[in-house]
Amino acid sequence: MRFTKTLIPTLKENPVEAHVASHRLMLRAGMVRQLAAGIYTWLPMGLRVLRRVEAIVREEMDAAGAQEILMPAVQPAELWQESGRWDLYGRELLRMVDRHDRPTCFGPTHEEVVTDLVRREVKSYRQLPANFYQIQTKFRDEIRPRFGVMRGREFIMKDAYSFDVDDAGADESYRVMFETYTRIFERCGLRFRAVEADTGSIGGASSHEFHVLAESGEDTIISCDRCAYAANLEKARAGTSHLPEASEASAMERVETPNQRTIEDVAKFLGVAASSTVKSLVVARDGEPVLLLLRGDHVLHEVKAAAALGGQVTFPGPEQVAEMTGLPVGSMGPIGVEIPLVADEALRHGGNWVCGANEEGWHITGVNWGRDLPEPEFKDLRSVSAGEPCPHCTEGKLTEDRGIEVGHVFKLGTKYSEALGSKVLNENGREQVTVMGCYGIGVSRIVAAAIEQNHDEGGIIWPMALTPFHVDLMLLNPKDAQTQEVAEALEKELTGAGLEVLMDDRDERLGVKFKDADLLGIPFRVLVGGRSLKSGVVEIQARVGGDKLPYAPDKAGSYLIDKVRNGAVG
RNA sequence: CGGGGCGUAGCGCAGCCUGGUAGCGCAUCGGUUUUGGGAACCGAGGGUCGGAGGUUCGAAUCCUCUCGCCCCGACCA
Repeated sequence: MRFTKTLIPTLKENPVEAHVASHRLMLRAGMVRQLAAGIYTWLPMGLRVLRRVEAIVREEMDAAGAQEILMPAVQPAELWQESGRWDLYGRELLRMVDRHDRPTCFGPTHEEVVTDLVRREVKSYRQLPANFYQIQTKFRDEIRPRFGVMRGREFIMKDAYSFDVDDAGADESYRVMFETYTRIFERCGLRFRAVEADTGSIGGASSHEFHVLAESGEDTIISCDRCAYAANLEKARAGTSHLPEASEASAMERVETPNQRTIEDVAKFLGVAASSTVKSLVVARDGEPVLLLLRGDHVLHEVKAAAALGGQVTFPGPEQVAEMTGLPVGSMGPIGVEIPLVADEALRHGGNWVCGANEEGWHITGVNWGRDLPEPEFKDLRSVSAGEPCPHCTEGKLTEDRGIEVGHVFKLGTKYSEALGSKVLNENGREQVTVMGCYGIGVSRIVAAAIEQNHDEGGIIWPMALTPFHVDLMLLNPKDAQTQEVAEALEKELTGAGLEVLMDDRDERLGVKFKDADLLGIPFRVLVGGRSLKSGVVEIQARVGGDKLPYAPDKAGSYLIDKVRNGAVG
């Protein structure tokens, strides 16, 4: 492809709105342009990369036995009403009305549509298992789109849905997808990790997210430094940290703690560890207060708390808490309150806790569950942090990384098949609700994630599998007949071998071409012309760490073909 | 939605406070000289100053409303 015949509007300067490397570089390399908040046009350079990701995804999905289909982007409200999500899915769902006043939406996901298809067309267990997938544009009206295509409102997603006759089959479908995803991300040349994840509004029994490891990632992922345990912070647990042998339960005692408001203050004042204290927090569930109890040295995780409590959970500020409960915010405690209690799991172990006395300036020591107040309900409410023990193995410590979620696999169970009535007859002629799984990959997000992981000062460094071109063929002087002849012959040889070649035939100074080559991140560049051509050679240079090496034009082709086929970037 | 910031040429910005009819760098087009890591010079094109209303003899500049974009938070497969 000729540079002069292609729209590759590279930018020298950094666009102000771009704050992360991938966004900045995608704009500078002329891959995308923004049309509106979170909505982008893909230009030739960007689209080529997108197509490569799609191709890998398609090959692996097909190899895993999934069937490609293409569902509508625009969906009738009825289906969503049937599943109950029309009311549950917030403003993120882009709703519209057609000319006949029919409520409609732009699909953010396709459980309803695919389940509708299957309930109509699949009637027998003999047709199962089946896995349908599509690569398609989704729209989610995100509150705050950011980081370019990393978190756009309109984006490209591969979504797949498996249907099985029973749980065992569904587990197997899930396992196959898990392995397929691992292969896909490996082929994309990404450093990633699969982690246990929260199921969020999609629902279902269990799920794993696939995260590309990058500083700019929006998620925190926790993993064990010894075993295979890894989880999103939203889901991560820690092993029980070592506590001193529970001494005998001491008597409950009211102690004065004047002007001691924070946990640290109180612990220090009373000469106990923060981990021996209990902090009390009020949240609202469906507008009603609930008192949450956490160990003094632990931090509430709002997503976990919301999941644990159920209902609509909000986190009121101090004034609202005082208003709702009438309790003194600095000295709240679980004793003698009328509000429902939910305690973090970590409070199961140990005793003789220090709690607020519900009276300004007073705390209570020696508090024990069951004796001094009814045993509360225990749930996982807190954030774990790096350095805590692993919940699975005894030796490991937890570590923390940032990740970009590029894939998510769910065991859905019968949530949608039940609601929409997807049933098949089993071998005994009995009706059976299908068991579903769903599996997403953020195709456009992978492009950004790959750049986050592979760039330097000068620009992008494409992994061989995703690069828009394999070779940047730079003509030092595109008007020179000999240069043209050599370059065209080389281009023909490379393309003939299946390589993609960008011929930089612009009438620009060499420096400009080099700077753009760095920016575009094409793995190999070949310089044709000038003094090297006079001495009968062309110069080959890798995007990273390579000197310019002279090759006879008839040797250059086979060298490059070999390098590219071996997937070597450099 | 709450808090903050910004809208002036394709990109990055100045001008606004203190009103007098728009400028700089890069990019673009033409020319000359150049040509091995973002060339130099000469010339040219390109702006409803986000939009609407108001104040004023006069508004990019002051006032009101509005739209868009960005950042922080809440939200999120």
